[in-house]
Order: sequence, then C-alpha cells, then structure tokens
Amino acid sequence: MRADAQRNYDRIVEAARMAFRERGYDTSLDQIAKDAGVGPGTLYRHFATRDDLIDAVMKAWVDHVEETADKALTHEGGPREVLLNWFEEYVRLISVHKGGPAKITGAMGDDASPIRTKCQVLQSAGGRVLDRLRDEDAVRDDVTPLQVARLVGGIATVADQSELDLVAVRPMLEVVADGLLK
Amino acid sequence: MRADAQRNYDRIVEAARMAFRERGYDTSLDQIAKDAGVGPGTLYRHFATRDDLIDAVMKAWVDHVEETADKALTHEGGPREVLLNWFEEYVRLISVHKGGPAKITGAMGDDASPIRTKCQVLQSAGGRVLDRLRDEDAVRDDVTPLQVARLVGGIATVADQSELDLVAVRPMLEVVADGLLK
DNA sequence: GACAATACGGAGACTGTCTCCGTTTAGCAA
DNA sequence: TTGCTAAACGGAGACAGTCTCCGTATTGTC
Repeated sequence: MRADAQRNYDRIVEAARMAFRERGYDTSLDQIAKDAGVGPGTLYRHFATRDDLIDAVMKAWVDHVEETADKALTHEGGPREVLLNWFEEYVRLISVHKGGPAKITGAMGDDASPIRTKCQVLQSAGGRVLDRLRDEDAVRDDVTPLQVARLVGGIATVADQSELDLVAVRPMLEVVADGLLK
Repeated sequence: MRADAQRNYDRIVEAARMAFRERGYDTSLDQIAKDAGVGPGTLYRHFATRDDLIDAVMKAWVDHVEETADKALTHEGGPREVLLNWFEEYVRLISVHKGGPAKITGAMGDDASPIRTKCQVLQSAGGRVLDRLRDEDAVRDDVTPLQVARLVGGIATVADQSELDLVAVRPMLEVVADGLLK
C-alpha cells in the first residue's frame, strides 16, 4: 500500500472510532470522511461498506476480548460466579459502541458477514469459559457456544436499545446462567 | 374527523400494513403514501413519526395478543410446557414484521414510546401467564414480567436479525424457561 | 349557494449514500 | 533530478428517503 493510502486509511479508522463511540454505528460516513480530512470517495475505496469500516475499527478490540476471557477463566468462585462474571464482561465488550450488540449478535453465525472474524473470536472466548465449566460438570451440555452467545447477546441488544445499565441487566443474566447450570 | 380524512387514514394504514409485512419497518414512508394514493404531506399530517404509523398498524393485532395469552393459559401440560408454549407464541406475535422484535422490545418499559400501549398489552398478557405459574409455585418470584418480556424479546430480536426459525429458537427459550422455573 | 374550516398533495429543501472521473501524488527507473 | 506511470485522491453530482410549506381543493354547515 502506498504511503499516502496508509495514512488516509489510518485517519479514517481513527475518525470512525471516535464517531461510532460518540454517535453510534449509524452516523454519517461522509461526515467521518470529513472528520478524517479526506473525500468520501477515499473512504468508500478503502471500505466498500459500513460493516467493513466497523470491522477495521474492531481490530484492536479483539486482543482485549482474548485478555478478558483469560481473566474470566481465572476468576475465583463457583461456576455460577465464573459464568456470570463472563456474561457481564461479554455484555460490556460488545456494548462499547451504541448499536454494537445488535450488529455483533446479528452477525453471529453468519459466515458471509464482514465482521465474522470478530464474532468467531468472541464465540471461541466464550467457548473456552464454557469448556472449563463443562470439565467441572457444572453446565448442561446440549447447548452450543453460539446459542449462549446469542442468548447473552440478545440481552445486551435489549439493554443497548432500552439504555439499561449493568445493574438492570444482571437479573436477566442470572436467569440465563441458572438455566444453563446443572 | 372529516370523511375524506378518515378514508385517507384508513388507506394509509392498510398500505403500511402490507409494506411492513413485505419490506420491513424501514421501508420508505413516501412509498407507502404513494401506495395509498395520497401525497406525503397527507401521510405526515396523520402520522407525525414512523412509530405513530406502526402504532396504528398494530391496533388490530392487540386483540390477537389477548386471545393468544388466553389460549396459553388453558394449555395442557406442566408449568414448563405452559411457559414454553407462551414463549413461542410471544416470539411469533412480535415477529409478524421484520424489525418488529427490536422495535417492540426496545420500547418495552419506555413510557414515552408511541407504541407503549402495545407493549403494556404484551406485558400484562405475559404477566397473566406468569401469575398462573406463580399460583402453582412453579416459577421464581424475584423476576418481573418486564424482565421476562425483555429476555424473550431479546431472543426474538436475535432470531429476527439472524433469520433463525422457531426450531433454532426453541433451545434458547428452554434455557430461559429452565432458569425461571423453580 | 356561499363560506369557513379542514384537508390535500406535490414541489422542494435537506441529509445521507455512493460513484465517476478529471486531477494529483508517490515511488521508481534512467 | 527528472520523467513517467500506476495508484490514489476528492469532490461534484446522481439518487433515495425524510419532512415541510403553502397554494389549491374539498367538506359540511348555515
């Protein structure tokens, strides 16, 4: 990639990161281009669709997901606490941007989605937590990581749309956790 | 209301009903006006916002909700079957239009929403089912009808966005049901 | 039949998406 | 350094959807 192209690419991603955080995923792309100091043509050449841009913004976020899952695995307490701790972290992770929970959970399991790699990371992170609890024979084994991701993602989506805080979300996570535990 | 106003009102609602069913809630309102044979000004005078139009379209649907809840209450079988039966009906009810689950569940608990009356009907219908199960001491009593509506609505939202069928939704509803039952 | 209130409807302002293509620039080779 | 070419830029503008304004038309009443 040419140096000027790389520079503009980086500027656009940075402008998008700010914009998504402050104004949500449905903010104007032309405005993001303006913020980045480039023309709309340049933005659309680098990112054919809105989702491609979202995907790029999420690159750094992936490392954070892995790290958070590791932390959840070493969490002290019984299976219920471990599970609930992961659920809360999961909700926090996918809620960094307004509209994020719906976007991510909707793409979950869709191999054609531009953000599928991000979904896979999230799913495998959750899978690791689930596997550990299965080793302890603590959770039912007829449920897949994808289903769990959708259950918790659904709660996060509702919370995002209704602007609920984690305190309001907690009881709903508890219902799902109790439904999963043996 | 003047006779011509009433006629146009009805035409718009009917056109919107078709459009929402076939093309989802984000379809063009100007197009709906065109389908109804009126100008956009007429549509916007009757319905200031998209939600107001959605609300009007849902008027007939409310009776159907009541009826479905009554049927769920007389459903044969144990508490788990009654609950799951209601959950499946609930998902079906709020999924009549693409985007419906998100719209309805997002408005749940929001007193300022134009479709709040519809949400209240759904909530009280669910409340009746829950009350019956509580009489049998079958469900935990630290969970509100609103929370249950959000849990099931979250699943319906994900299913709608990921285009999952009821077969795929069922296991997730089971997790929630098991988490709610004592 | 006249008149006032009510309602209509479409032109057009505005915003966002996305493309096309003339212009500019980076990077390389002589 | 200069010249060249492929790569990249960027903004004008086509297109679509939202929503309003206001001149025109219709309704219902006296």
